[in-house]
Amino acid sequence: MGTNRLAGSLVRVIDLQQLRADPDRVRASQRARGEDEALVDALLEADESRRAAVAAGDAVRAESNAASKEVRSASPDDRPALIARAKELSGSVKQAETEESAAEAVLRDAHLAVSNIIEEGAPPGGADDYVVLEEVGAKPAFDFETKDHLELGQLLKAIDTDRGAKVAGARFYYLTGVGALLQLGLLRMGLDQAVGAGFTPAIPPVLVRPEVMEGTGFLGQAAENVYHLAEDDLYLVGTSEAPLAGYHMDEILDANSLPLRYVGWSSCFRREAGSYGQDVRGIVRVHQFDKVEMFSYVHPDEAQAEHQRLLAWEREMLDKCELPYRVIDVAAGDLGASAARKFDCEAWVPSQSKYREMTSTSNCTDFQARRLNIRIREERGTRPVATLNGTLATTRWLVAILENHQRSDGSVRVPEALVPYVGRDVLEPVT
RNA sequence: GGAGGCUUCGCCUAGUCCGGUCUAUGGCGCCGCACUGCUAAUGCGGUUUGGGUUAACCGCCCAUCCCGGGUUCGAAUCCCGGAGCCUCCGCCA
Repeated sequence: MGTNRLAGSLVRVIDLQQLRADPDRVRASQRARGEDEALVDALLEADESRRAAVAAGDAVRAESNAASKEVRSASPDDRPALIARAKELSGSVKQAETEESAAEAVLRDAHLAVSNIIEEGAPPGGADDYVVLEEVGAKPAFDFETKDHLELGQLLKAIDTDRGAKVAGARFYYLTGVGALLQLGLLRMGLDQAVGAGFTPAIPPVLVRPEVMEGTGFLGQAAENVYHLAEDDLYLVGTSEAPLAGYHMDEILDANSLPLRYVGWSSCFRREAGSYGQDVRGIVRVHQFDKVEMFSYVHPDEAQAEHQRLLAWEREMLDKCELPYRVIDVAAGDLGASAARKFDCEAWVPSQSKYREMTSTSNCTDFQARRLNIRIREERGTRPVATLNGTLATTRWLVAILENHQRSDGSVRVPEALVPYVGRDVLEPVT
């Protein structure tokens, strides 16, 4: 299959016609994100320059094409003069094309610099300005001295961070014994739930090409958290969202086939640059973890409804794990470049007396689809699809499960729904 | 690591040797119309994508035969570089 590589094709991250019609909306979005709204004007200007350059190029090419055609049908006497003229025009074409490609490069960079347009209704502000939509379940009341997940994990011989550090360094760990069983069971339960809801299960590559990473929106401000294998120019994915978005790259999908829903199971890798000193204990923040992730391709008009569905499926998982949690509407300034809106579910972590992120669902609208060139055919031409993603389960969930379901003797009750997946109803300390 | 083959408009495919008439062939699929009591079958027509022009349409212009560069008045076609896929050999699981 022939593919249009991001670097070579004209990227249209934002619908230019829409932008020309209503630049203020995009400016307002940039402002809400705390990003530079002058980037919008730079984009408009780059668009103008490129259009002018292309129009000039088209005119010269038309002339040059006509001249070449004349050469073919000319009599031997006329030929030399016509060839000389055509040669001259050919030179002009080359010059015009140099200007065109320069203008296109500028436009491409201008495009890539602008983040997705914030969905109406997203809370204004930064990281601390999220809005709590709902709190679900009662926080556990313990009548004994509680342990944190690492102590519990060590008692159960489920988590071994010492040997993880010995072998791979800080923020690496081994899951052993019931720890390994618990994680596999949890992920499998998530996978089964999604499959039951009609998702296609997928175990994707965890190394992807630059254009997939770029197209998914991870090489912007998030780039420092991405592992790069320079030798092969491949990136280790931080989430299966990347390979699942790339799955339909450069394809025109049948509109009737939507929604296309995939549930990915993969290891995920994050450098965690800039988070030194945060969450250094245990497995809350690690370089490698496993995740089951939902990913949907839907018609753009369906995106908001799908977003709610993804959120509902996440909540179903949390309910089955019997975890107390809250749902937050993430503020505009705290959204990743690709997200127009994001809802997180945060479970209660007793040892920290805090809610911590367990799931995150983003509506990326057509942002990723434009970069990855994923379209549907409509009556009049093609149109980018909308993509959305949402977490079903991760290694971090073990933290919440161990801590919330611990008992005074250091054993941990397995939530009922998980019992068949883990093969036991209690995790017992190993002496 | 070494050698060879391949990549064409949704899918398959002709064309590439020997440059212009390729404004890209045919089939499948899809869309429309006709015919039939409905469906099927059949017949006719349409169907790459992006940009520009237009209020919109029709039409027209430009680009597009994996990507980039080169040769040439002119490149799907010739040359160079790159990517991807496949096969075989070697090496290692």
